[in-house]
Amino acid sequence: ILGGLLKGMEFPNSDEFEELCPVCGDKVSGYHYGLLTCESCKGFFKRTVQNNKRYTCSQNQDCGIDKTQRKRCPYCRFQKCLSVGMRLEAVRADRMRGGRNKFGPMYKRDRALKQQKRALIRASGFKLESNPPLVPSAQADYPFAGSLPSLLPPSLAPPEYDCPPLCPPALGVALQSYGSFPAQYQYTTPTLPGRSIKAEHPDPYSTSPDSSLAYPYTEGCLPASPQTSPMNPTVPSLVLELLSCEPDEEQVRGKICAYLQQEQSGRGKLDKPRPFNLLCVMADQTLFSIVEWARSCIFFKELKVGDQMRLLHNCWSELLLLDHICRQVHHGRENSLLLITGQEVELAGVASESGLTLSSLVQRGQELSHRLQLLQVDRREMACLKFLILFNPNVKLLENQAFVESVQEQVNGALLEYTLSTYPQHLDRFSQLLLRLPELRALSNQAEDYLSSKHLSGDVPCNSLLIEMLHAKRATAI
DNA sequence: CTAGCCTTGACT
DNA sequence: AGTCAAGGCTAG
Repeated sequence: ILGGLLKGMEFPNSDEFEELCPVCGDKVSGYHYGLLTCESCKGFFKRTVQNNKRYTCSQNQDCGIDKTQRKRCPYCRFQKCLSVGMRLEAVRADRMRGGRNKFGPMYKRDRALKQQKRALIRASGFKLESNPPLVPSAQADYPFAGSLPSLLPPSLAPPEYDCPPLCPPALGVALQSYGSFPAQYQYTTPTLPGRSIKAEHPDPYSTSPDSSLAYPYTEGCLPASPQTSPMNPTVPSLVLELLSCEPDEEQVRGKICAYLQQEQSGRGKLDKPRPFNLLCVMADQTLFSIVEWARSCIFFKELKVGDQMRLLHNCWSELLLLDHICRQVHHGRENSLLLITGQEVELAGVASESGLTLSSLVQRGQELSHRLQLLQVDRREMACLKFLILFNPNVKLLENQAFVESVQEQVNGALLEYTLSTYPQHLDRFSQLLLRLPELRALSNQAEDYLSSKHLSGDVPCNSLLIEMLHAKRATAI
């Protein structure tokens, strides 16, 4: 495996040999008439279509076509051209030279997919050996095209928020550590969505929105944590890496419980804290632990504090919510909530004691938990989702947006590869997971709104990270 | 006819 | 100015 990795890194083009002409197996010279073919089949296809040639087969119309035999039966050669997907429409009736045609964007997507595929293979350290040299399905098989509507969650994202002019104190202090500039990252060019293509024929490849170009995941990181089981070759190293960033749940719980106890003993014995207040303090403390987690995370610690704050301001509520939901998924009980302190709260009680808004929020949270539970989302996937939420390249005014984008793509790729190899019977698992993100976002926004209204009516403790985060977002949101 | 190399020109 | 898939040209 290591050898393969090293090889893949030293000779990035070593897998170029996969690029064989799907018609005859000769060397590919580029995209021609819809797909990668060799120069001779390009010329043959052009001559045939331009001059409206009609051939006949002297055999049984099933002649094998390869580099040495391709001249023997033009009939079967042309049939093969058509069957592998060469496009008649790409031959110009007016013989206009130069320029680009409507296939341009398709070629671009295809390249992106191939690059991603290579990166995934390289990242996991194994090669696909199922392709015999003469099975030329290089472009016919898009391994991900069918099952994945998109590699990125649909961005029904609400308006993005900018960093407030003045950075609030608590988070800034919490983040006070200056990491080094990212040592290495691949700058990638995002493809432009929504290009209008004048197409007289529907484009079969445009069913999925553009995914961004992939990245090569290089081994610039820490070794995988030893606690993550025997080295399973099907688990991408990046996934193991992200998992190893996960905090120790018990430790976090202990810390928060200790804090709550201390706080409770600090106040008078007579004024028992209102349950909602307690929840706020709990959320606040959880937020601290989330920031602490982020700070020590691979990739995140490479960012400058400014960008760290922008990212956290953007997604704190989603992370908080995901943390809560993750706990419910593992708790696995329909009619009670498990709090971070380990306490259980009956849902019936929540419904009766809290207002309509809060109980509907809780209810929606339960629905989301339930969906993730049905998926049986595992800890590795959960770790990936956290990163996908944190590294949101849509956050405005990022100093190092390219890096954030690159991380997003790397984690996307790793998660995709992990789900495909670990749950091969569940092809749309990856998209099912990603589809939960917009739902999470929507719910967290509602929760923010709710918190905001409670804050205005003076029902939330003021000097908290929670409120700071809330303000940081609202300050610039119009 | 074949297939390698050349010229074009919209798009980046 | 560079890219790269169209069409063009021409030995073999």
